[in-house]
Amino acid sequence: MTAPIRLLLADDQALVRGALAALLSLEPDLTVVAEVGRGDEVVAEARRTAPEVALLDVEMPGLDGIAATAALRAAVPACRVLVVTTFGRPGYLRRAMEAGANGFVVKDTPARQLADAVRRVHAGLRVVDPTLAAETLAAGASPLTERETEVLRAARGGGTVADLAAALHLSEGTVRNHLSAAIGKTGARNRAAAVRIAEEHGWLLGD
Amino acid sequence: MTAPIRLLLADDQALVRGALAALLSLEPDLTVVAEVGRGDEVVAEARRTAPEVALLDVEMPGLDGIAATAALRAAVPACRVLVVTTFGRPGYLRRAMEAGANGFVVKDTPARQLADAVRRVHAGLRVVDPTLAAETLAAGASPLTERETEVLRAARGGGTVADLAAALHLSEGTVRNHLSAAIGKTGARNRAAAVRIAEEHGWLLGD
DNA sequence: GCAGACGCCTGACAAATGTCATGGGCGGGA
DNA sequence: TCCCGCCCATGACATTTGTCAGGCGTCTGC
Repeated sequence: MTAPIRLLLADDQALVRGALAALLSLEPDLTVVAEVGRGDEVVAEARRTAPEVALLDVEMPGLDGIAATAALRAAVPACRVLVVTTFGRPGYLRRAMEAGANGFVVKDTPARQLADAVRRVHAGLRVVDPTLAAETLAAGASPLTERETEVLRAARGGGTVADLAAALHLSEGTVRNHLSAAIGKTGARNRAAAVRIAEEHGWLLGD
Repeated sequence: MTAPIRLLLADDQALVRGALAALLSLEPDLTVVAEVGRGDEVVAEARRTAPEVALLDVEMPGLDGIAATAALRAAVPACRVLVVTTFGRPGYLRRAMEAGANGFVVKDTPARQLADAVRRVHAGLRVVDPTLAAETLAAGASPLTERETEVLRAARGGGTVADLAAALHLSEGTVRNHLSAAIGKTGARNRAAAVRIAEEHGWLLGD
């Protein structure tokens, strides 16, 4: 018989992490060799335990799952990455693939399909949620420029223009211009809506 | 031997739901008899399967976990409720307890403690995350009046004052007054920040 | 070399937002 | 009963926000 596939799990919610471990451990051909709760612990743990497939959540403290994917692929090329996320934001999929992920699954998918996704990724196949893939193609990349993204990201906290200007070392007028452009591009009617829309599209990732 | 404890799981994320089922099924004295993905399916499913303990997530489509708790306690009093949630919002705990929940656990807690929490709840004990309990006492109830809450909730979408006024059948001036009061009470500096703060405290719950 | 896109800034203007004072109606508690 | 808090509303005001038109420098690709 062949040895079971070695897995690393990364999810900030201990309960979910443990539950996924239980779920995957039911499969005789899978074994969980490492669990971490922070994105910035992924690489070190992968170096130590040499997993063959890593399941990474996107929402994690320290380092988000996309950045962790890139770091892991660079540091431990032998380890394939399956990104698992709560939100089917079209932008997440694109960013994850660009970062070198081998698969992308949303937490809405039935539990029994997860083990299969792991096996597929381990076998070198790409696994992508088909409905999400269509959305991504339709939605395209972010229309926002780097600066606009930055300003919008800073605006999430709900500060005034003066706050943003101070935080970003820009003039207030410039901040207003970038915000105005972002509002126009997102089709929103004000800053708050623009932030929400950009967030829903996954355009604000990667602090 | 005694019969295993019958469980109902409610969580909108199929993967998490399935994983929790796998985790809890590892315990010989527990058995999952029902799974639902929407808050408004909880009562019907509980009537059908007569679980002894229901694990309800707070974030669910149809009906949130708090409202589902109240409905379930009213419809099937024999079934105890353990609320499981992603966010340790102080307000959630208070609201859950008021709705008749027997326990409250955040998804950060270690996986192995979940089964114990289920057993405790089944035995008639109250289970509460201790750190969260302290926070709740410190934070107290929402300082917002009913109308202020309503207005703030409507403001989440990012509409203008005119939009909110139309949606709530109020004059624009009144909406502005309520918003101003909410901004003052939350200590925020504008509408967006007030919404964020109120949300983080769990003050905006209830559709 | 030049056009275009981007970033950065200015200044000005209209619109939206937040604040305040004020007043009337309603209900619950001292 | 009277007071207080909440709700609803008005009108006026200062501030903030969003928009527009410009100008300047840099980089990139034709």
